[in-house]
Amino acid sequence: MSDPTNPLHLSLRDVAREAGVSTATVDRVLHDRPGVRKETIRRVRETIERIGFHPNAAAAELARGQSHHFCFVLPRNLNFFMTELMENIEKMRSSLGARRVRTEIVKTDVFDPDALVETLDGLAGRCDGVAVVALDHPKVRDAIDRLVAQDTIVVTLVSDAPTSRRTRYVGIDNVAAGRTSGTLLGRFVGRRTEGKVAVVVGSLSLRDHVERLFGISQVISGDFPKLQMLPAVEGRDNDDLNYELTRKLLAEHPDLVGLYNIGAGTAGIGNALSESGRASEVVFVAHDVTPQTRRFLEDGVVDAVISQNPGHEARSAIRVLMALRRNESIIAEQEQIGVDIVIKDNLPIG
Amino acid sequence: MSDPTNPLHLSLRDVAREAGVSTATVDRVLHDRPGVRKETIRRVRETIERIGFHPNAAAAELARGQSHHFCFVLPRNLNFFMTELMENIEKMRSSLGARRVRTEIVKTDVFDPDALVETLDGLAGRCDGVAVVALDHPKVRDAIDRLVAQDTIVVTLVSDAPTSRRTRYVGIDNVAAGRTSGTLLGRFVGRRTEGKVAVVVGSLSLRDHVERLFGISQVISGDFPKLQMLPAVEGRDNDDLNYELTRKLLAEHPDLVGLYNIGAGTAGIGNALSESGRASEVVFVAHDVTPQTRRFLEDGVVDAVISQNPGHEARSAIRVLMALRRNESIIAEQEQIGVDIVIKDNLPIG
DNA sequence: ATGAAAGCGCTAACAC
DNA sequence: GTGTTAGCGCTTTCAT
Repeated sequence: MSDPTNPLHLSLRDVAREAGVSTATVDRVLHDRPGVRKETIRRVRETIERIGFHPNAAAAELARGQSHHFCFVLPRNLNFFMTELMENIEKMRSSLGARRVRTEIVKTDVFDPDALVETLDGLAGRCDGVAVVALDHPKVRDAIDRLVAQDTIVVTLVSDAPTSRRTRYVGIDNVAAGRTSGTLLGRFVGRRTEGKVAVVVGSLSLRDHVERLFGISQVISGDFPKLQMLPAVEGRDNDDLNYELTRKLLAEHPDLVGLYNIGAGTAGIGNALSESGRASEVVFVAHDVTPQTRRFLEDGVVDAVISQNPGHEARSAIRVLMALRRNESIIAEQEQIGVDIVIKDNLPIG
Repeated sequence: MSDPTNPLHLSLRDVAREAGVSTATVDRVLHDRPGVRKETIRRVRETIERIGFHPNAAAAELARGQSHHFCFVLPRNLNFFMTELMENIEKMRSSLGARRVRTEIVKTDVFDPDALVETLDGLAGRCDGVAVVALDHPKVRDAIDRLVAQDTIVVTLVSDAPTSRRTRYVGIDNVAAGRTSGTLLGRFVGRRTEGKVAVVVGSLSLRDHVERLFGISQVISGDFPKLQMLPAVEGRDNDDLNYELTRKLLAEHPDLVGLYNIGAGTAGIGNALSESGRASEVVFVAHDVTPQTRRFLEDGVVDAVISQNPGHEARSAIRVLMALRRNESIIAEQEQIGVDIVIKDNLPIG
């Protein structure tokens, strides 16, 4: 498949020759660089159009010879989801190396604003781009803005700081996630059934948890008048604590028909529910596909899982950082992270 | 971010110098090409390892200077999904041009084995790779095998021909899709409710439709004993026909509680259901996110949509074809097309 | 079995 | 404003 008349094989030189200029000038026009007469620009553009020239990305990348260093700021205590995210970043190392991109993973306590700020400040000048699992807090926002001011590209990952100057957020819409859980839970319970719905959150000071809670509250109160939301309980994403909280909820509310775990620690809740013998009466919606939630789905303890694909998020973050650094365009649709609904029948293999 | 001691900037020459050989030899070792002594291979490998060399993908691509021509064989009559698929392929044209990849879209009657076979045969020698919306038919299978025998890479897209020698199938597991619909439909109807479930297929001679039917049948009969599946009716993916069929179903079965449209033509069914005034009593599950199904979801006529993302499928097909032609590795997880569940709350924007 | 050297198509520094 | 040219790091052909 190599053919000299093939338009795929046109080069800058062909354009230069046809337009009666040098390759340098074509290059200038191609990248809107200054120092070319309007008339020359027009002529070159016309030639490019006419002969159907497309610049070769590989040649440009090679000639530019630039490299990038991206830092991923992840929580120090990795839960299953974060571990997967990290493994996906690591898996890309070699293919990224071939593109002269180096990734570094920096762990910190993302739940402590001061620690996170210190980590972010320490990154200044050390890398071209940062993907950070953010905490929506004024101090963190300022630290992000400081990085951006120093010409570091920042994207927030999984958890956003919307008021900061981060260029982009790579993660799901958590209100939509909460609403989705609400509708599934309500529909699975059934419109004709009365009862209570309990929500377990990790912490009410985490933006994503609060947004999910907001989402489910909207839907339950708006669309399911026969269901009554109990006040959310905080389980700090901890299995043991969640276990106890769930036992208590089950004991205190014989009319409990729905359970939504907004954060991690699904094992604790699932075990308590399972042991109570009420797993089939209580609709349980949780987050993220993990070995635990897989088993619970298969056993009918968990009825649906809301998930965001860590592999997709890792790849998206990298693509976005690279595109931003290289002034390439972003395929919005591709980088849009969806709220995935997973039930036992559409569990991804693996 | 440019630093000579940076391991990202090591080149073949560095390896060659360190190992005391020429760059040509390093290249031979790198690609397991013949003509190098065992001992030399060992030494070069050791050096690569030791200094941590990673070949530069852009330089390799440029030096190889190869280009590819891929053909997409799509149905002549494009429904919304196929149109989206096609538009996504077209949208990638310019970025693919930069990578010396040309895509051609060939339309044919994919439902007529002979026409499809003729189209496929006509592609022999004309392109390096083919992505075909296949029909699972012996003649088509043979045509695919003929292409493969002539060194053309073939992937099936959206609709598979599993017995053929296609290298890969880019699309969803349709049995899983059917099962997913079954569980959602059954759960939305409610375990305590008795009634009938109707299924509309496009055609019982299409493998994907049959597989989806199989999936839902399994689940309904296995998990929802109070539901009774009616024999599937064929609506040829046609709105008008589906409209009439649905009116008839609704009239004949006052105890109809569930409706599953396996193919296209959801508008016809939705309109009939809507007009009957029974939309809120009958759970309706359909396929694919289209402007129609969006509206139906928002209006509560359709309760859930099972979907495969056409953009994802188009990109995946291209990535797979490119990787296969260039002997690059494939990220299995990334190319795995998921069965997406869409309800009104997690509708993607757009 | 191994090496020398000419590109691949673009970029950027420098010259005019 | 515009042109010249030396690379970027790999592949490939042709010597040896």
